[in-house]
Amino acid sequence: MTRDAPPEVLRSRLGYLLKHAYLRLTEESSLALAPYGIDGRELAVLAVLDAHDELSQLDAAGKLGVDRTTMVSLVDALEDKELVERRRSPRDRRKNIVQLTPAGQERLQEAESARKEMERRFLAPLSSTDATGLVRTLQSLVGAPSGAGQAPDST
Amino acid sequence: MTRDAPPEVLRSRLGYLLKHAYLRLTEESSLALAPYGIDGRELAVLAVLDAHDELSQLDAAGKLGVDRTTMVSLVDALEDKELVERRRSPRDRRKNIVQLTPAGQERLQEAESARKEMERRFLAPLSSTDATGLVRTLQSLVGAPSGAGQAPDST
DNA sequence: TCTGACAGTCAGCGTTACTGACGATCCGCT
DNA sequence: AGCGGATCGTCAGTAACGCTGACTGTCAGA
Repeated sequence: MTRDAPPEVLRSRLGYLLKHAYLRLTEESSLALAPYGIDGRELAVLAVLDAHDELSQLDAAGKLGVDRTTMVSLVDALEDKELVERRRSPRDRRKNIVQLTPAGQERLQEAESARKEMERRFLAPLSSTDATGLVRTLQSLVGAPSGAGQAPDST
Repeated sequence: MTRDAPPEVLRSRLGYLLKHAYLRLTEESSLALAPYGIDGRELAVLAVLDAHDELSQLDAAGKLGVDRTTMVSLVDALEDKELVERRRSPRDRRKNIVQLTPAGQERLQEAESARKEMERRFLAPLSSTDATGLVRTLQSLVGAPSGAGQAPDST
């Protein structure tokens, strides 16, 4: 790989910085999660399903910020691995309620530990002030629900 | 678009935050640059070519962190728009020296103004302390040439 | 019951970036 | 001078990702 140090002209461009920070994190993430047979997106799906009850595919897609057609293949993959189950909602039979299986619960816990450890390593070059500041700042840019800073991940 | 507010479980995940910050910036960027007929990546190419003399395609690809095969289509597109020119290096006839045309110079200046304005808007929800902190922090994560903080873009 | 809206699925497309192969060129060595 | 390995640009093919549009089944209101 032709991995030059980023030249002066690019080091001040937000697009370049965000893109490459994201790419590096993604790479670390897939390495860290490989032993668990899932990637970062799938882990996020598991986490969202675990945190909310009775989520339909569309609800989950909304929370994750992905398209509903993308959600189909995401759930397909997780169902193949027997980490989630689809079941028809009795209330509204158009909806697929997606639920973690016991194996999914377990895998979620293990992989979440690995993710947290990975993020800790990723942020290691920063002072702890800078690290929490980064997370807080990104939250206000992305979530932007105007206020209420949130600690990174105290676990 | 199903644009929910990011749920609690995701707001502390670095991957989610970086990805969505990047996506939002990309969207703003293409809007801001649309009048100039280029996108953010092409603008970065122009900026790199402007900042260094006699860059070959491979040199430029190295600075930008893209593959040399990607560089081909990037230069193709810019050459179609008559913003850059390929010319064979007399020293090493394997190399294509890529240079800005006068039109390319001009377009670069205009588009750079638009980009800076766009970034200013994008960071507007942050205090100026947080904004410069974000840039500085991302620089140490990405460039990580161990030290020497750099101001965002004083222009 | 009819009509419009909604949930899930699938096929197809465009983007992005890669791998692998190829021709042209360069350079070190004999 | 000429040979062989490396380098640069190019192109075809491929994979991941996410979208649009169409289709089926289901729901809810007139």
